[in-house]
Amino acid sequence: MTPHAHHDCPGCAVPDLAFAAHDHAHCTSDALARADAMIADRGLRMTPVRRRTLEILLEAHRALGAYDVLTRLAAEGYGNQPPVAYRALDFLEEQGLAHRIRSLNAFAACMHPGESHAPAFLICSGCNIIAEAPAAPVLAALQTAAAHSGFVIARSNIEALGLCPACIGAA
Amino acid sequence: MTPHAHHDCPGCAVPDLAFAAHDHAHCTSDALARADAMIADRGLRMTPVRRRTLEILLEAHRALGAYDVLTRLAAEGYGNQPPVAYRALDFLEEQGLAHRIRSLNAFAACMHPGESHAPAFLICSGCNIIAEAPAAPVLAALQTAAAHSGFVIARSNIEALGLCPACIGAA
DNA sequence: GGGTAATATGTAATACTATAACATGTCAAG
DNA sequence: CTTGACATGTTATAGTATTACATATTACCC
Repeated sequence: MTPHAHHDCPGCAVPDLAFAAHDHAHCTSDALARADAMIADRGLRMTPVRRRTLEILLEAHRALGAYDVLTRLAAEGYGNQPPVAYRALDFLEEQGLAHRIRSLNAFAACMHPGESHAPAFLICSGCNIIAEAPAAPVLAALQTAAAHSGFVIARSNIEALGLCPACIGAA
Repeated sequence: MTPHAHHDCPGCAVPDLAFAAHDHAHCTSDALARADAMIADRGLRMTPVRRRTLEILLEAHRALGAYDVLTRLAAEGYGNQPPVAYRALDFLEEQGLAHRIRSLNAFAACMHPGESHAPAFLICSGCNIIAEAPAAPVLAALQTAAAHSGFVIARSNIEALGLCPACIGAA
């Protein structure tokens, strides 16, 4: 696989294709390479557990519970206690490489790492696939609403549950 | 206390005052009366557990965990097993009288019952107070973003963490 | 290289959150 | 006053997350 810019991955970069079937093998390897670089740039360590955790999330291409991740890690010789998974997941989230999906008590690899963003998640109730929608206008509206109360937003969590195009078609 | 329209409660109705100190005793009694009426209108039953659960949330004026609610209920002679609290809380949420705050694994009384709304929550990291911000523009932006992917939103959950005016002042 | 501080991992124990399943009780309609 | 629907009580268990402490690894400075 040749390296490629993230925006060249049609399945990952284009919102309209986020739900569509696509070969995401290169999304995964590309995302890992980018993650390595980003972490190195920050003087942090992309250790084996952390890297493998990210890889697991990327391969799954959907949200996984912390214990799902833990099971996979343990099967590969890493520790099999909850903190092993939670620490790796927390690290990835802090670095913007993964997101916590609170509606599902689950974690998903970030589809747009590097781009500073607090995304909006579209969670399909039919197939459990998750897409990150462009959230800039949503955030702007939220900022405006908060400012009215003198509230200053540090982080935000925007999740929508519904049906993806494929599941609408199936129904 | 005389009955009054909800919008007459300065502390509850005005977004800018949502974080401000205010006498919310009448918010509570008003909200309870409105809840009773609303439930009756729908041919449902506002039973003692349910009513008391709502009252507990209203009195707390902040988000409570299910087990916090359960402890209070048990102390008053209701059942002391988790389903007692969860059933009442789920009922209230379905009826739009309470909200689930997923970032906190907690529940809060709705500040604007009756008005059809999927609110945005402003959660103060300093004092844990929660306000409901007007979310119509936020929702509209979210709908637009979702529509781009052909995604149809059923429910949404919008939460912002940050600092309320009081806690900003204190810092 | 050896010592040291900072960081990361492994593990045990526990706390917290939530649901399934079933028995019992209550209420309204006919 | 019986029936059926709904609500509550209770037991048991499943699922999610954190604290605390021991060990190991890494980076850095001397």
